This record gives sequence, C-alpha cells and structure tokens, in this order.
Amino acid sequence: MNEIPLDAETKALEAPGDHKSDIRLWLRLLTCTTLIEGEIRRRLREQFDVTLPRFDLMAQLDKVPDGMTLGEVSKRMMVSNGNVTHVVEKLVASGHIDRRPAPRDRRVQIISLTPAGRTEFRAMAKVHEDWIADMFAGLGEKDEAALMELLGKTKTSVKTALDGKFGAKEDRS
Amino acid sequence: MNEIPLDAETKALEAPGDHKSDIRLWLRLLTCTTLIEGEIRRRLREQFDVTLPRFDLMAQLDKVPDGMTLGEVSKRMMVSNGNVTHVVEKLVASGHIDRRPAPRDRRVQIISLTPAGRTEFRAMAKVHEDWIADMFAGLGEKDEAALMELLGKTKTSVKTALDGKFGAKEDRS
DNA sequence: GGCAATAACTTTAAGCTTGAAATATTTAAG
DNA sequence: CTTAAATATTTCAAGCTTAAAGTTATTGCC
Repeated sequence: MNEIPLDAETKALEAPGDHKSDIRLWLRLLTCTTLIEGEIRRRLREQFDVTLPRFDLMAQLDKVPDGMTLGEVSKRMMVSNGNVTHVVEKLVASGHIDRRPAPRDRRVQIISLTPAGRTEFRAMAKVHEDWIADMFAGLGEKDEAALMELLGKTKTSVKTALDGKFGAKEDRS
Repeated sequence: MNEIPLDAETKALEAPGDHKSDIRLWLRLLTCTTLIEGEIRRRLREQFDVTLPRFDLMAQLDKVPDGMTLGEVSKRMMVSNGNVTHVVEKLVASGHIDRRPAPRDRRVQIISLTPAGRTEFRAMAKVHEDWIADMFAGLGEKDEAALMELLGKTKTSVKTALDGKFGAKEDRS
C-alpha cells in the first residue's frame, strides 16, 4: 500500500501532477536574475547616477548608428510602448538622446544617442561589462557554454508554451 | 603583427578584457526570466485578478502555519521593507492576510494568511504550478537537472562577487 | 476622393519599487 | 536608571511599468 513503484525512473518519486521540481527551477532562475539585476541597478545609480531602464535603452541605441523607432525599442526591450515614451522623455531631457520625426511617416519618432550620450554610455558599458564578468567569474568556460545552451532551450520551450495559446502552427513572420 | 596567438585555448579568440560572452549569457538569462515572469504576471491578472507581488507574498506566508514578521518576508522576497509594507496593506484590505503585533516586541508586526486567503492562494498556486511546468516542458529531466546545477553555481558565483565588495572572509552568520 | 482598418505613439490611472529619512521600541552599557 | 545604539517598520519622493483608451497619421479598398 505504501510501496512506491519504481518503474518510471526518477520521476516515479513524484506524485502524479506534481511539478515541484519545475517550480524550484523557476525560483532559482528568478533568484539569479534578481541578484544580478539588483546589484547592477545599485551600482549604476551609485557610480553613474543612471537608472537601469535608461542604461538599457541607451544600450539598444548604441547598437545602431542612426537611431531607431520607439516601436522597435519597445519590441527589443520587451516593454510597453508607454514605458518607452516615458524613459525616452527623461533621456531627451538629460541630453543623452535626440528625437526626431521620421521623414516619410509622421506617426513615427526616431531616437538616437547624442554624441555626448554615446560617449557617456560607452564609458558606463565598459565598466558594466566587467561587473557582469566578475559575477560569472565562478563559472568555467564549459559551464558557461552549457548554461548558454540550456537557457537557449529554455527560451525556446517558453516561447512554444506561449504560442500554444493561439494554436499557432507556424512561425509568425 | 596581426597574428592571433593560439596558445590559450578558446579564450585566445577574444581580445584581452573582452567579456562579451558573459554579457550574452547575462542577457539570455534575463530574457528567460522576463519572458516567464511577464506571462505569469499577465495570467495571474487575467485569470485571478491578482498581481504577481501579492501572489508572491502569499506564497511566502503559505509556507508557514503561523505567520511571519514583515522583516522576514522582506528578506525572503529580496525586496525593500517599504515595499512589503505597501503590498501588505493591499492584502490586508482585500482580506487575504491578517496582521497583528508580536506578543513580546511591539516594533514587530506578524502577518499570516486568513483561512479564505489560504484557500484562495492554494487554488491559484495549483494552476500556477501547471503554467510553470508547461513553460519548462521542452526540457528533459537531464536538462532540468543540469540547469538547476548550473544556476546553483551561478548563484554562488554572484554572491561571492557581491561579498567581495566588503572583503568578507567568512560567512556572515 | 472618401472611409474603414491599421499602425505608432501618447496619455492616464493604478500599482510596484526603491533608498532615505522618520518613528517607535528594545537592548546594552555604564 | 539613563542613555546611546540597534532594530522593525512606516513614510516619502522619485521613478518604473503596465493595460487600456485616446490621438494622429497612413494604407487599402471602393
């Protein structure tokens, strides 16, 4: 009666419908991200007097030479349009970015780093890169490669689960 | 002059001081967390009309039978004290939790789930668990175990980097 | 052209989050 | 006992974030 059948490998140890190990995995993933993000946020504020959202937005703009539309920034950063509007206002006010209407479509705003903004961002980015490297310093190259690979699988798995809601059969291009 | 020395394995391919692969790893970690968290947030709101912070706070309280101090909640959730005060007010107002002063120390507030709050939380938690399991469904057991292990190493690595700031030699107990 | 649908962005209301300052209480030293 | 330091929580100001509704501009269809 209280014997546990051992015919299904490790999984047999869990009750049916029990996904506790997935929850633990999720919580650990969240903890890692929260730890790193909180520390980066704190250091950016202390050492450069900049918030993480503003830094992230500048990072998107630094990747391109001639600016980007608000919608593209919103998509890349995975945040709402209203959020981008708000952060952009702050960065325009502080002189880090410029904003101009698109030539062919008056609905569209194009934003780009000012020269000063780009210079300042790159100085911060260099230090930021070192912070991240330090935080991952305890992992060897093999570990990092394996983690990268597994997170790639995770991302795919999550996206599949999300798409499933729409019954999508193919890649929405 | 433009020959790259190949005497240091793979790492030799990167310029000195270049930590781009760590940045990519960090961004991928962040993307995974953001994707999952955003979807959970959305579903909790749509299906249960509850915010993620409130759900998380109730999750902490559900782990213990007799409640917890605000400080302990703050530590476990890794958020500020003021934040806990704010979320607790909302949950008290909605009748999900109770709040009472500690018997021996009048500075301390103890909060606990009301019977109704616990019942409602557990119903949500069950569904939440399935959502998480679905999102990780694309990973096999081996992958999940490996990811769990690597995230454990990552957490240790990050904490070491953070402690380093204080020159800590031992575990602050 | 006229008009409906679509798209880009902004506004709004609500809520989360933080760090710092303030308040209230307890503990420890003398 | 008195007082200084430490602790637990709250308050405050600033800023982030979202979903939904609103505005303006473009596109496709007749």
